[in-house]
Amino acid sequence: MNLKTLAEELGLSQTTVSRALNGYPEVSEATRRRVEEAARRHNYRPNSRAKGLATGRAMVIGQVIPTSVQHEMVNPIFGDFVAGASLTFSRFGYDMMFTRVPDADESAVYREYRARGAVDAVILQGPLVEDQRIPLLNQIGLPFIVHGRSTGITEPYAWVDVNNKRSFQHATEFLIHLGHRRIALINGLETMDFAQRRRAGYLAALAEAAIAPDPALMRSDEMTEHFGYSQTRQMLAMDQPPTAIMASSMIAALGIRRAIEESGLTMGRDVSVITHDDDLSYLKNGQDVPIFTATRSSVRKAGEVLAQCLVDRINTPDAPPQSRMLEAELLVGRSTGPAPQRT
Amino acid sequence: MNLKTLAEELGLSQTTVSRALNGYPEVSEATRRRVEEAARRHNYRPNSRAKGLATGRAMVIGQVIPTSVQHEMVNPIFGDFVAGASLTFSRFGYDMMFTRVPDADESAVYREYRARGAVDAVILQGPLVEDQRIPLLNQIGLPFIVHGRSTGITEPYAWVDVNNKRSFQHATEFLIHLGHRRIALINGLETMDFAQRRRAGYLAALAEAAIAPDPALMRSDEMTEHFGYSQTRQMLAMDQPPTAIMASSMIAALGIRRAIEESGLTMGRDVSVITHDDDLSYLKNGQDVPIFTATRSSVRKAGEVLAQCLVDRINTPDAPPQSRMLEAELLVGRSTGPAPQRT
DNA sequence: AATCAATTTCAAAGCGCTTTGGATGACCGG
DNA sequence: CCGGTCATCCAAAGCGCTTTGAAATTGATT
Repeated sequence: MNLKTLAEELGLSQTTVSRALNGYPEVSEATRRRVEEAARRHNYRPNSRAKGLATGRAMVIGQVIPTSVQHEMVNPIFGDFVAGASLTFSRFGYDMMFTRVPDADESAVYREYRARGAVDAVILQGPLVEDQRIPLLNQIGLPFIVHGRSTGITEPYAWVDVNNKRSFQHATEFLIHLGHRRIALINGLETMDFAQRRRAGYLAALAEAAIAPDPALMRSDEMTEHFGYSQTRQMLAMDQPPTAIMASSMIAALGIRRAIEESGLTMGRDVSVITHDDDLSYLKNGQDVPIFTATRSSVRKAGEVLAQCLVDRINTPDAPPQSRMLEAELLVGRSTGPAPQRT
Repeated sequence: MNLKTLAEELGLSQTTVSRALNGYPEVSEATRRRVEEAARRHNYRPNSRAKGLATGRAMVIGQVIPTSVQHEMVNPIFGDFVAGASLTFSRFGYDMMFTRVPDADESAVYREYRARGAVDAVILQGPLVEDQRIPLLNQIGLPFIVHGRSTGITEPYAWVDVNNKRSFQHATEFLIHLGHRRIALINGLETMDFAQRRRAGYLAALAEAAIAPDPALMRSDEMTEHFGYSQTRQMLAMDQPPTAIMASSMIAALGIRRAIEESGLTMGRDVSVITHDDDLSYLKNGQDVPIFTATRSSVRKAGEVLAQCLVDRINTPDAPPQSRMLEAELLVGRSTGPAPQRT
């Protein structure tokens, strides 16, 4: 069933049918109802490509699948983020499209998106410090929004981000108030902007309390379970092991816990742990009482908010880029406690 | 830059340029080279929608985002599966498109996909026992492939699945050989087909060894860390606790390990654990030695294979549906050991 | 009854591509 | 020099929709 046959069956022109369906005022209520009824009866939907061709809009949002170079790792937040964003997008009639390519080809994908007119806008994930994709997208003229921010990029761009610095600063302060002085940081790759900011927050809290940061207590890499485990094992074997650990992800925190327990220690008593928690649907931080004390911020909600911002941006392309800062809440669970007395 | 201007610039007709670019034989090598060079210079790409409209193909694969009803949970394998599938699809010029809707509306999405001509085919995730989406898609006439299978559906359909029954049977036999008699099963929701099959494998192994299955040792629900934890706590508190546990997911297994260790027991000595491992990129089962003994099968590879099958299916729509069975390997790690002596 | 404005409808152009059904030359043997 | 065959290339139709500009109809006003 297409417009033409539908119009013929109704004895109307394609123009009128199209207008009736798209809510234009120049069609009588009676006709509109008649058309809508017939459309429903035949389960008529305008062909996406024809409509797109005529309107010049794809009604598709593109996203390059974020995979890290080192371990070919797919970001674990991917599913939940998409679930959030997708919900908002579909309300506005947008579909989401994904492309995965070797990292080096990412800019080629954006150029191709643009040349093919395949998408109306893109979402940029996992921004680095001074991420060159931002100037590139601006130059290409492809509307976009960043999930996160990029330190060092001065040109304007839209973003949605968690206040990583503040949340890590507060969390570190919380540990300091509990008496901890040797606080470790198990962070993501510090080429990533978020990791940079979290470290800044951590350092700010230490500085405020006049605690000299110890480079031996600051680790950063891809946030796997194994990374959390191995770094914790190493640090707990030091002469002056940390009494508390800040972690950048729940998955790493699971490894941290494993290392603590395998060392015969108890998390929350011998070693305190605070982790950032993206509130992933498949990795809930405890059902009743949170297992980990955490800086929590739902990445699914971030997806919803970001999608809304991007839709706005598409609709008013000349407005200056709007951004949204999300605050993480500090959730006190059972992984933190007063610093153990020095022996 | 579009076909028309490109053709004008070259002093050729659109026909010739189009043919040159699409590899048709009726254009001289010299012309073809000239055209290709110009296209590269201008970074010309045919407009997706115009091309789709003319060819009648969308070059898009659709997928409804699998979210479970209960916990609004996004399947943790989503990211890795997509990463795998997307790699293959992009080689063939297909994009992947996702739609997320409340579960009840899923069939409406398929009808809409079809009516709008939005996609050439869809991927069906997380099939249930007797999954009614399969007859629906067949009836709608939307090409599809299932990631998994659906017991009770007799009509033909294409699928790619892991041999869940066999892998769980082998793994259970392995535990039995180690002397375990009280073996628990912490399974996914048993409305899911894969969970059904895994249980069948588990039961077959018990039956073979003449061990009566104990309903108190068989648990099934959404596979979260917390579920693994809570069920294990419960079972370890029983009069006759299990000495071994089969788990359906790494994430649940992490909870199982936590419960074992919090109970003051040691995994691999007091309680053995075997889990299914989808080989997720962000949840590697140990870097060097596997932490868990596991039935391993890369879901990313499954995505690649499935994508290839679906492309074949699109290209030869009249051929009978082809399917692929993947075998999981039993990977022996440090979570299993001989059954402890009865005390 | 004539005029005008508002309402309702329509024919046709256009979006950018593919593809059908020729047309144009070049080349060849006779 | 002529008809036939190839190798090249082209004009135009068509994919299914939106939208422009105009026409037909209606109702109100003079």
